Amino acid sequence: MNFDQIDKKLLKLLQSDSKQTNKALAHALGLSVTAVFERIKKLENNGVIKSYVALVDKKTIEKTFVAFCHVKLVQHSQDYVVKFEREVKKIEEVLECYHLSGDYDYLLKVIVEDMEEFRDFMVNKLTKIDHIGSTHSMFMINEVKHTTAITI
Amino acid sequence: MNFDQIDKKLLKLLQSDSKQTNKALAHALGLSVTAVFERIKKLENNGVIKSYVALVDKKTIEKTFVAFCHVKLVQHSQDYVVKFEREVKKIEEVLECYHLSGDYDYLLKVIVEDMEEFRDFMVNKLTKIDHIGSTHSMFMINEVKHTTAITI
DNA sequence: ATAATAATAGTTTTATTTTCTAATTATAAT
DNA sequence: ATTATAATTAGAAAATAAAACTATTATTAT
Repeated sequence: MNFDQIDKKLLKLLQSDSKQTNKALAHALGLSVTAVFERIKKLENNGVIKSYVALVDKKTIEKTFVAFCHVKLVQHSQDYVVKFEREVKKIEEVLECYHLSGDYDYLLKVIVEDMEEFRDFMVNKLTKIDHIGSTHSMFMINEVKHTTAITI
Repeated sequence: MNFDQIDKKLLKLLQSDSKQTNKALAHALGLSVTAVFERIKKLENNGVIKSYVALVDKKTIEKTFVAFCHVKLVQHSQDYVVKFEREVKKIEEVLECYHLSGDYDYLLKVIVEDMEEFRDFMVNKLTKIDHIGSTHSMFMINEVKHTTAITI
């Protein structure tokens, strides 16, 4: 679909706070409540807005230990790739997993409580997956920026 | 705050879909609408729920080129670190930035339309920041997993 | 046991979302 | 330019949900 400036502004507003009422959005955009309503429905129906979610503060739930794991497979056969990806998706500590170009095959973002839990994740979950050649982990010292809002 | 099983289940539900009505949540949790309402308000007031946002599908807005950039500073003085972090926060292509242990200082997740835009990002935005020693970029071939929902 | 506190259910009020209809604006074809 | 068509918008009404309030039931501490 093609976006006009109002759509872009609307998406920006909804990406920063989806609990705003249509009335508030209408005021911010200089439109009527119905016009806003229709635009939002269109964005939802076209799959532009995937979902609405609550974001939870890591610190308040004691999950402050964030690690990035590079993972290399022993081989790059279709079979190994499919299996690895299927298994890694199931691990709840893995919030993100990307297949990457470069020295390593995958980059995982892992979130746990502490180093002990991370050890458990590595020993009992990640490396339990077959065909992993090597891993290399880095630990987060500080989260400088983290947003889910993409600039349209 | 301390969470009981109901709070955990409620957070899980809200992290996957925050547009569910309290009635639907009440049904899923076996509580009254008011009880759900009060629990949500408590989670909001205690800062457990940071915000509610709309998630936008990258593919529908043509921002499918994702890169991870490792950045090393020339020095690690307080001054350089503060300046770098302040500037990198301003760059809209940078969705995430982490200060990391290990060989490189920072890991950035960058989202743009294509390689041309990435080049522009590198030349005119990232490396315009002072005190950057070296960078190393990897490109996303495939997004295997990406969730904002943390298991409580 | 009893008072104090917290959590929950039900009811009412308020606000918001959704639907409907009509009017306006933009787009394309003649 | 003018008409036809589609898309977008506004306003009103209906439906639904959120929020506030009151009463009741558990829980905890003394």
